[in-house]
Amino acid sequence: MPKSNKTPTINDVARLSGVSKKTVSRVINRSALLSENTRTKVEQVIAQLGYVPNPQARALALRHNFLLGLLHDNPNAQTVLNFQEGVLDAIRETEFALVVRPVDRHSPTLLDDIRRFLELQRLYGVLILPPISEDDALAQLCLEMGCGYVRMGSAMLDDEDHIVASNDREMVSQAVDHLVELGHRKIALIEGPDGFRSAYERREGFMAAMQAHGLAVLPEWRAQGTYRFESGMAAATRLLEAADRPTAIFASNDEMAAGAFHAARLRDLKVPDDLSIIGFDDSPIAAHIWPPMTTVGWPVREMGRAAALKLIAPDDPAAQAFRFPAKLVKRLSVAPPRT
Amino acid sequence: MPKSNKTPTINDVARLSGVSKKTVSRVINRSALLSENTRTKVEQVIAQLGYVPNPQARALALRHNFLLGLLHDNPNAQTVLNFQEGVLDAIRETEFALVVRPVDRHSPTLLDDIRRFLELQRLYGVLILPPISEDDALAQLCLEMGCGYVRMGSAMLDDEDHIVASNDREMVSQAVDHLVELGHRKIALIEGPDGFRSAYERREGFMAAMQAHGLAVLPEWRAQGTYRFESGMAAATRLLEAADRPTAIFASNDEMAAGAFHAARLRDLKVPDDLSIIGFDDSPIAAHIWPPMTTVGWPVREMGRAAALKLIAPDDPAAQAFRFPAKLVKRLSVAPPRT
DNA sequence: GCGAAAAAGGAAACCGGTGTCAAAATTTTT
DNA sequence: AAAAATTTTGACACCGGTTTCCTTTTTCGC
Repeated sequence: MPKSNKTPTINDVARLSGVSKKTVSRVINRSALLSENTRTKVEQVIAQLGYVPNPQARALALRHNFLLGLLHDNPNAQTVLNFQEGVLDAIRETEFALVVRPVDRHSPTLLDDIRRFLELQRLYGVLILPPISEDDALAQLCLEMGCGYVRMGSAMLDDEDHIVASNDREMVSQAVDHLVELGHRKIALIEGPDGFRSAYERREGFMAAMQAHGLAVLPEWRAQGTYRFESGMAAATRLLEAADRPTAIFASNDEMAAGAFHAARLRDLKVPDDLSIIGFDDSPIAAHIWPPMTTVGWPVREMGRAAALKLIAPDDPAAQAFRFPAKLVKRLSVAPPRT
Repeated sequence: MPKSNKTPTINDVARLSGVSKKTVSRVINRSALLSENTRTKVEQVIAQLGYVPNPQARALALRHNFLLGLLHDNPNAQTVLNFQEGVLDAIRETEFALVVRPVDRHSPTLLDDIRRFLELQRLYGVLILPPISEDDALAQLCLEMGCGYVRMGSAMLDDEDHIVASNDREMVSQAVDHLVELGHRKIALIEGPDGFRSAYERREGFMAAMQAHGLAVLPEWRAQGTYRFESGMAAATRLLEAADRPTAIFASNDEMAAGAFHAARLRDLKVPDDLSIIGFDDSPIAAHIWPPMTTVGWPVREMGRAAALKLIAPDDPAAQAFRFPAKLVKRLSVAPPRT
């Protein structure tokens, strides 16, 4: 009998089932070279004892931990949290755990910090959220350190095994189509900051869609923001001062779009009657301002789940997905233009 | 010479400095029983090699990991993320890492799930966010499992070493004072759901403050919500139908307050001219709706830092704090009532 | 029924630290 | 100067798994 009231170890299992440690280890790891007979015998004892292998001991022997890391430097809390939930969906019944690591992408020692972190924690793999997911040097670092990684991105920054991507270009073009169908011709763009791939993708998607409809985009219908609320406000203010005022604005994210709402109100323009606005992200703010915002949403949680599965269970069917469809969430910030 | 290009182990350090493993271990752990002489010698070798103790090996030997856990089931993403940032502030230069565990407080197996989690990961300690921080059985469980814990709460749910608390009652009374000073007499309350300590504290604070001012709270000036946007809208709608309509509303959180904005708009009441609204939490939504919302904010990040320090460095002065002042963030949703 | 090949299982070392306890070195006491 | 007390250090087992390598058992062809 193993001493009770202590968590059972592999030794207890071995003793009780009359085999060696190694054999128990084989059962745990589903080694092929095992007779049905002993396997079931050991499995019974395991079940009876409620034995669970100690991850710390395995970590030591295997030279890697049963930890997934989440690297982010994200302005959007809801996205980060939804992604976390998705990862948890994937690892809930496993021995894995999720460690988070907010980083500062402007830090000059970013890469060194992350190297030290990976070295110390010996993570099984890391999940990298935008915008730092766009840093190829970081992916390279993971490779060097023998640490798996999956990036989340707004385009195919990497091969299928290393990315969960939305298709921002296509989604933006859906948004533009929607506006054009309603009769808008003068559509302005608030684009995101340089250096963000998502900003680039959304801008390109916007310009391509406008061109496809044969619509011009005057220079004064373009403004740039930082993805923050205030910058959206400032950008929209400029756009609304254009001699030929646009009837609709597409903003590269919801926060800036919310800023645009604000700017419109300051000029006594009613949304959507005088100005239609579409955002991007479907963050909580989109549903909670007035009027509720039409926006483009993407399945962050599913992406988190798939990303985690790519690392811990690459053969799972759900781990195969790498491109995720976003969808237009129609609410009340868009209407036909006044003629 | 240790084989280079491999991360050095304690053995390399021991060999190179001509002492035993155990002595190196003593240096690492700042054991008192060590001569200055050998200490500096070993420290030199450590620095030269860039040696860092392997947390996995220590975890195995010490029976606990160098991991802090964050348990939450939180409707407010920004709070969770800010708290995470605070924890990271505390552990950044240490060997600790933060593992997150979203849970479902309605799950019947909640406690068992958490027990298994603690058992498996052998965490050094856990940080528990509201509302599950209000569950005494959970704290009890941590104690049993030999796992440190710190709760975050809206009241002193536990002793100083185990809590970082805001003082919701007092803060609510500041909010009420503010309204009364401006001339409001008919102030309504949207309270949070039963079972949340914060809802209780805020309600009690509200009632006490009103009483202190000698103001009545008619039954039709009280409504209950679920802390969600829609519930706030519904609650406010009811309040605004009261025969004697209130001139101001205090909502127990920002989301519900935002719902109240919405409800006011539907009845063509202008905020703040026709109706003043104060929220609670200072979440991003408060700054991003129109008009920007006056609300009560608390220093979540600092609380996260202090909570982590209570576990990993209880002697740090910053770990002593347990009661955190919130403050009224005055924006534009409050004005004197129309007479 | 026998020998060879293949399958199954075990002993011992190892991963990189920490705990115990006794030995060695140093200091203090007599 | 020797004995006692104290401080400093090391040998070795241990945490709970995995890996290596070798032995035993089974299977199968002839």
